[in-house]
Amino acid sequence: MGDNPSILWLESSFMEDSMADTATGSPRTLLNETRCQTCSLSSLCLPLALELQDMDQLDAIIRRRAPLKKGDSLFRQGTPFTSVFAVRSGSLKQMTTEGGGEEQLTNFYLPSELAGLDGIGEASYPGTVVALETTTVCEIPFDRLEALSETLPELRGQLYRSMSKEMRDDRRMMRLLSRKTADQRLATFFTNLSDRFRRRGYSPFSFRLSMSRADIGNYLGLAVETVSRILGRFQTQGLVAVSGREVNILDLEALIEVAEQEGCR
Amino acid sequence: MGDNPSILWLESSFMEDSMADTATGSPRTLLNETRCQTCSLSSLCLPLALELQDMDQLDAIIRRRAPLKKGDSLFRQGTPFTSVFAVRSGSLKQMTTEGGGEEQLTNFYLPSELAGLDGIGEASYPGTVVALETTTVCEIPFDRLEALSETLPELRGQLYRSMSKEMRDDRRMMRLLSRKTADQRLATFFTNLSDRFRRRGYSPFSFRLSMSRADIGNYLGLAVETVSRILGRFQTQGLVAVSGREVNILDLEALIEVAEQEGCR
DNA sequence: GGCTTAGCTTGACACAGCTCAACGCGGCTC
DNA sequence: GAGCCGCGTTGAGCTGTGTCAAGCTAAGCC
Repeated sequence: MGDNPSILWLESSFMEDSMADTATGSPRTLLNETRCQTCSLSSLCLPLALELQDMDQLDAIIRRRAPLKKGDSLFRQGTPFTSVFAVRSGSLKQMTTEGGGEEQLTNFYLPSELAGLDGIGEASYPGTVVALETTTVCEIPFDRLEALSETLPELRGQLYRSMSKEMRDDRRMMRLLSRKTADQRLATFFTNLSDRFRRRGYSPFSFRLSMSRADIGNYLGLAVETVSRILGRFQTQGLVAVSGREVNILDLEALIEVAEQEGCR
Repeated sequence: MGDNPSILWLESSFMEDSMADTATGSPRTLLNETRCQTCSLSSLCLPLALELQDMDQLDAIIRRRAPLKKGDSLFRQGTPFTSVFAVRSGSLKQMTTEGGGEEQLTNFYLPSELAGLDGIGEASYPGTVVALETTTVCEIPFDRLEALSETLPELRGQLYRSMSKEMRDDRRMMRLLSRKTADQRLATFFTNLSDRFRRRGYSPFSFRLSMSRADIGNYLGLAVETVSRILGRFQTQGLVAVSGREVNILDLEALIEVAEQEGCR
């Protein structure tokens, strides 16, 4: 087997996009990438608790998509729901528009996370999901996933877990939006990102944001200017060093402190 | 069969609590109440798309709980997850505490709605659910529900639908919290309640709030004083007539208008 | 190089909604 | 009845954050 190409894929999201592009070329890598067994994300992603032979079955229904370029949409709000998508590399944002108004950014998806879960049981996707950078995903047709989960309780359990996790994340977000100050929101955002990177085997202290300040502001319910100002302040306070989209977390402890301080509003 | 006691149960939540209490006495009613076929909520609740004989199977696993009194908790954050609960009458609020801080109210549950879905796949409930008034619920042990859903695709589909609906509601809430003014939040809250009552066969114009101003404020991310002030303003504007917890919606059109007006922040 | 453009930062100011404080009202206990 | 308590209302002032406006930076492109 040699190198595991899926690791390259994962890393590519935080390195030059060109890397991902070159890697796409070979059919051999393409084959390997679609196999859950060789995927470095398998411990985080859907098939968590599956036996090897069950994983084969899952592999069989998963479709590999051509990489999305920055700005490409994976699916659009209102289009028929067919599949959920596991991010392999890169990152996505989910947006919803209500009543023709402006867009609300409701989620970011990093590698191993599942997009499209909120369309399950519905005729169409309730939001638009767009790539923030060159991004590869595994498409999992839901009808086939459901059929498979009929015989694989582990898989079903994992699906439930993924859905309820997203619900709990939403609750945390609601709490953030209704009770936290701008400082706390940004501190929470960074500690959360840091944690998600750490779980995926990356440095929790040094990473590149794939989203713009406007995206961050939209997501956190803040004006762009506020995001910018507070980032500046964090910098002078020695909490982080930010240069464009490059982030270095200098004092994670303090950042967590800010994120969680109580009764300050 | 005569009268359908489940209708009484439903109505009792908006009438004197004592009614609910007296109705509990008879074992015969108690039996009937647990049967989905005779339940007036069945078209809204989980078993939506089931055949009669499948519904029998569902009936068999559902446990009827003693009515909760106002302030009683259905389950507490951190206790082991075992069941989801369908509200039969009354109403519930869900709260989550994070890091020992103050509580965040994340949801209200009305008859036919399911509480506890966000614990699915987890070891413990991620929030505490408390009765806002005398409330009856159907307990649905999740392991048995899951076992049953293995053979009943319709049931499984309905479960997915319920979960993804809650996710979409959360998204709408996030939008409300991050983009809407206090006026819009309250208008949204009332139009939403009105709609939910209408769907359940009640007047969409006249109802009684089971939650306090503090609950509303907590839920909407507003100070109690703001809730009170804006309610007062709505009243002088002729949108609603509020007396304590009794609400009359005078101009639903205008209220919807306020709730949905764009770009006002 | 210079131009353009998107994204980001900084400053000045306004205001929505929070906080603090006082008060009113109904229900409860003694 | 008196006192108490939970809940709701109202007022006055303060402040965090949005808005508007201007300028900056870096990347892409000719």
